Amino acid sequence: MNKGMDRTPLTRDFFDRPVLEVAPDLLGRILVRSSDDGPIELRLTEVEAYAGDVDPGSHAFRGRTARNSVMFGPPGHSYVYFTYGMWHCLNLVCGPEGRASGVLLRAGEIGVGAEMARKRRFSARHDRELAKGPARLATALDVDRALNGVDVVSGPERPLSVLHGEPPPRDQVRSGPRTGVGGDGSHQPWRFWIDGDPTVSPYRAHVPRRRAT
DNA sequence: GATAGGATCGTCT
DNA sequence: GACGATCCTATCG
Repeated sequence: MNKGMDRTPLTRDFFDRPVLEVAPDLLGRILVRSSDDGPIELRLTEVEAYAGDVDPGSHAFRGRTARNSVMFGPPGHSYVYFTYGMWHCLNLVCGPEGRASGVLLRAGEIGVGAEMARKRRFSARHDRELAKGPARLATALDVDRALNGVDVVSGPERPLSVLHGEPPPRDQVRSGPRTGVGGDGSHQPWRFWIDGDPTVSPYRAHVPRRRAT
């Protein structure tokens, strides 16, 4: 990691902005996962914006439920959900409060703590695959629903936080359709990534599951 | 490299 | 009862 990297943590104000501002601004930031096993640090290279109650692709589109309730709360908190019966994905809630918007953390480059990440992601053949995809990222950082709703910008010894890091130049930020999102939410270019970065996950279009006969 | 199919269970209809 | 903000393995070229 760069020695000039800014290690001050992001504050509430960073997240208390419209999600389409926050999402691209998260690229290059450092997500820190702290636990008894020690820290893991990940430089964010790919994210997706979910614009809450007005976004057909968002979990919050059909209103508040037990699962998505933290999205309706204050910005600067984690939203962790369980999917496909096996995986967890990590989001950061954005402002304004009540809009229920969030950013899905889709991929990143592991710096500190790669050793632990390799153990959890034993099937990864290269380090660039340790967090190449949202469920892989959550696995590498040992994130599950125990971390749903944690405040990432205040409180002592918090398990998740985000440092300023080093955002890429504007012209290296790309955007396109969100991965795995179908229906009316499928064409918004609300996926953001760092151009050419080897840890960015491949785009996959939404595939509706077929009924067995 | 590309693609197809299976895994597996919480959530909402 | 259907399907998902996904990943892994096997197989084919």
